[in-house]
Amino acid sequence: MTKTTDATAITAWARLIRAQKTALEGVEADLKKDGLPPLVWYDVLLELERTTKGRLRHGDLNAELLLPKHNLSRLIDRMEKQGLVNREACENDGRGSFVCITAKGRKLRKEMWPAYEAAIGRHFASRFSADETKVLAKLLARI
Amino acid sequence: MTKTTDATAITAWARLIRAQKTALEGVEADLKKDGLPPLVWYDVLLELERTTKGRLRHGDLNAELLLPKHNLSRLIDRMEKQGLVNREACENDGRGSFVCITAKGRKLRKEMWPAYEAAIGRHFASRFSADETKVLAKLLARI
DNA sequence: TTCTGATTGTTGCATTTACAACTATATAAG
DNA sequence: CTTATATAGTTGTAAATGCAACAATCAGAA
Repeated sequence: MTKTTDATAITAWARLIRAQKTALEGVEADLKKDGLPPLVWYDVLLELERTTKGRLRHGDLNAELLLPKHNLSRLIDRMEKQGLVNREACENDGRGSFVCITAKGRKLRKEMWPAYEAAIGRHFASRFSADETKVLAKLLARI
Repeated sequence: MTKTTDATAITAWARLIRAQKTALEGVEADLKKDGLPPLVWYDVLLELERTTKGRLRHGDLNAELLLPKHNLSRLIDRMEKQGLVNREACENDGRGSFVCITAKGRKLRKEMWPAYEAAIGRHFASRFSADETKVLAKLLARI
């Protein structure tokens, strides 16, 4: 542990920022090229689908996605407008509401996956060996 | 190399997205807390300062920063309004223009650095050993 | 009960970003 | 020279994001 952050660390930082930006933009562009919605939509649908009831409290969804709450609120607005999710009142908490995935939402998530997986391959996974992805995953989990 | 992108790779991908987002938000928040402008401003100033003449063609700056051109155009507007950079006509190409760093711009970059360095330490570098940062830097360079 | 303070989610407004169309200049071909 | 095509950077407009204020509800204390 040196007093100041050392040069290698700064390099690693810069590369983290740049690598993620590059890869993410590539993936988003591929999705768009296929006429598919942005990645967050997939994330929302996936988190909902993972639950047994296909629904999550707004706040829990928030925690998963690392989005500011007001932002998620409007994202759900847009997705609801497309019929992918809908809101349900919360029985035991009058303030809150559930976000529920619809059949259409499940269908879209399923349709997005092949394109998404291929894009991850192209822009990210193809650059690394199996061991390397393991190392990356392990290290990045620290943040 | 498997036919489809394998599970470890997907995990690594998800962690890359999340780690960068978390760390970057942390650093941005720290800068803001200190009353400093966002990170891109630092990046612009640094790229300009690195050149011998303290100036770069709009397009070259673009290539360094990975920003869409229209976006950079307006970023420079804002920074120019703050007196950190200014535009100069390009002698041998009437279409183009240089972005030049001002004394005030150099001063700001210098002021930002300690806060930025400390933030990188807190949100990123402190999580890894020297060897680990080296590995990370090497792997992330592939993207 | 009633007051106080915390929590849940939404909304108004300003800033930033994205997309596409546009101006101006350059470069090359006929 | 004239036309066509490409390149550099800007701008209009719509969408998304961030921030702060807000209403509604809950939970606990007096």
